[in-house]
Amino acid sequence: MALKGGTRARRWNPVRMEDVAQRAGVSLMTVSRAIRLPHTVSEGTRAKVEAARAELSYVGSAIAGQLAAGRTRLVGVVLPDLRNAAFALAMQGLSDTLGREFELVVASPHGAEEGDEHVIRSLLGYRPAALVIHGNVRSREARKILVSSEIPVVEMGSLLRRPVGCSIGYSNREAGEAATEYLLAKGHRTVGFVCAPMRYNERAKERWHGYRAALKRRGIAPRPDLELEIELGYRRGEEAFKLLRKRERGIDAVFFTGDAWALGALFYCQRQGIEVPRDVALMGFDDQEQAALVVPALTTVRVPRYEMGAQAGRVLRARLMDLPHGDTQIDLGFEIIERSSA
Amino acid sequence: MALKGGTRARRWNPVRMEDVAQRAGVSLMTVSRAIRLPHTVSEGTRAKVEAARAELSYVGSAIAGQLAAGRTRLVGVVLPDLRNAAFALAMQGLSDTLGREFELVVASPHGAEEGDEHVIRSLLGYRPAALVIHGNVRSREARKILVSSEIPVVEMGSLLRRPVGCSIGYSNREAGEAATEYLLAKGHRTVGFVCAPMRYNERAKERWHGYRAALKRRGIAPRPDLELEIELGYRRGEEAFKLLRKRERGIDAVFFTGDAWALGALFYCQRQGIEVPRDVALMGFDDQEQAALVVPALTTVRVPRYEMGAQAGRVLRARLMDLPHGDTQIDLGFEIIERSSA
DNA sequence: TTGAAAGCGCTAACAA
DNA sequence: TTGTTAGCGCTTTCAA
Repeated sequence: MALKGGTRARRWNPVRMEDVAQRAGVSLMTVSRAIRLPHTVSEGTRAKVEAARAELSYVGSAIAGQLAAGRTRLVGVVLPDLRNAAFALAMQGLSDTLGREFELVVASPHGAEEGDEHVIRSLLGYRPAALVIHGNVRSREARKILVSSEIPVVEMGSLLRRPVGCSIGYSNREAGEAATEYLLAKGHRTVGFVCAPMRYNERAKERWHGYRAALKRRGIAPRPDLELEIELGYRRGEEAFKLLRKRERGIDAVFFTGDAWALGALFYCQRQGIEVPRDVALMGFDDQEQAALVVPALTTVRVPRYEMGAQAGRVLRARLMDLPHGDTQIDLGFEIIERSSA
Repeated sequence: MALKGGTRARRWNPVRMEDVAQRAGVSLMTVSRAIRLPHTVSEGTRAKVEAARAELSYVGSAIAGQLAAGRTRLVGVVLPDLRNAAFALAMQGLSDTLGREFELVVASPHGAEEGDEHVIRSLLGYRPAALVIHGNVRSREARKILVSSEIPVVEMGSLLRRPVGCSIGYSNREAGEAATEYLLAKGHRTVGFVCAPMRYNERAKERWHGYRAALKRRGIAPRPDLELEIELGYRRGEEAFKLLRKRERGIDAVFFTGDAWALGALFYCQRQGIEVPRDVALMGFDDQEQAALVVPALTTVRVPRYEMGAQAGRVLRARLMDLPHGDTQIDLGFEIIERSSA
């Protein structure tokens, strides 16, 4: 600790705890206590330190503090895509329940081919107190480094058979099956299916399995030509819808595994005078706020977006504070919301 | 560096650089180099280190590394609200241009009354390499600690007269004025206005100033009873619209400073058989993807959401790498998108 | 209630 | 090309 004002360039905020200590006329350690454990220092000392802190606009270095303490107050969040409003809702739930004492470090793969391993490794470098993964851990290597990191991990969105840590969500397979069965029960027989590219998206794949299962139970032959994998978006929904109708004029219904696609198709029908659900039934997924307001109102599947994040936050708080915590699998369920489009 | 396997509890991932070094049969420093500056070590050494690293599943501590190096690879992001899709787009732009080498630490105020000061202070604790603030720095205290932190700061969304660092965006005032003038030029005289609560939202206030200015230039008396401040949302848009119509049966047009509100109102009109724009004209703000697809297509103001984030990323990259960088004020402009609703 | 010493896991500067 | 030494700015431990 020699050479305090040495030659080494002072990086960052030049105000250190030491400076506050000198100003307050106490030792560095007392400043540390006054800030983190105010009740362990005397009233007068606390006031002096607080005054010095304010005068110098001192902001402690979380980096240094957490390195010394051996634990951070960072929670890593892995998102498949920053743009998706559904993830944003879950983030809000997480942030709300985690509270002020944790910060969220958010990362998503740069480019579709980048594996989850890279993102997870980057986040683990910051030694987060916990990790929340929207979606599921795919690669074997990612699993391995997660397990050996020994921090609480929450996988969110799909209930998994073999989660790395805790799994919160609902069964995408059952949701897909229920939605398809809903359409079949209405008498539709030629039902299209639209989902995200399944290669990198376990949830999409699950919903597809559910869709196929529902067809099978009714003894309906699958139509691979009516199953589309595309990126999310309103326009994409319109395009997918047009393509499906081109491929099969007599299509009865389309199950879009995302409201944005379904709404895009619905708006297209509005413009073209295609009557929904008489000419073709449309089913969405997510129950976004607008789904209830469009004409005809969109029949869709409601999944607990905000609640997933909030539950994740609660589970992590409990784990991090060594409180007892419940299951490692939390099924929040889903709900078919019957409206007018199907 | 004594007591290596001492009594002190080993927190975090127990694998340290030292362990990799031993395994590879080289010094700690060589491992550090092999990882960060691969070209400065010999081929063989690099291979040995890489093998050891893989065997031990070593993930370096960014916390320790960055404390030692005196700079982090974190970029702090302040968002007014995690849910807002508009911010998500800007985040994506930021993430895309910043690239893999930086992580984003995202924070937003917990509760509407919490000042920006608290959020900014929390983020600065992590000594981020830079800070991106969506919106503007309000409090004097926040300004002060930002300035004294001496890191690059980007304020995004509104062009500011006196930004803390760099300001990227467009003039909300001019956008508000242009949109209103557009409606007035169409012959509308009784024009409602809907925005977010102005108390905590400088952008909303700016748009309102623009709205008032446009009225004034045309010699139209303002109607404070037709100016509403509400939270964003489709349903809220519908409610606001109903309220405005109740207050003034003869309302000609409504300028919603957010597409979600405008679309909510538009969907309501669809359901009620209110003809847009014949009965009443509707104007949005943001040009979300759906705006072009609904019936009638929504006339709105396009602002460069993604581009703002991307520009912020570019400016920061330049600053952080000491490259020359352009202006400290980047006006990305806005555009009135004329469609059918107004 | 306060302080001094040791060191968190790594990088920078310098030496070999 | 590799190794050694001295910290980064804090917290922990232990002593006063």
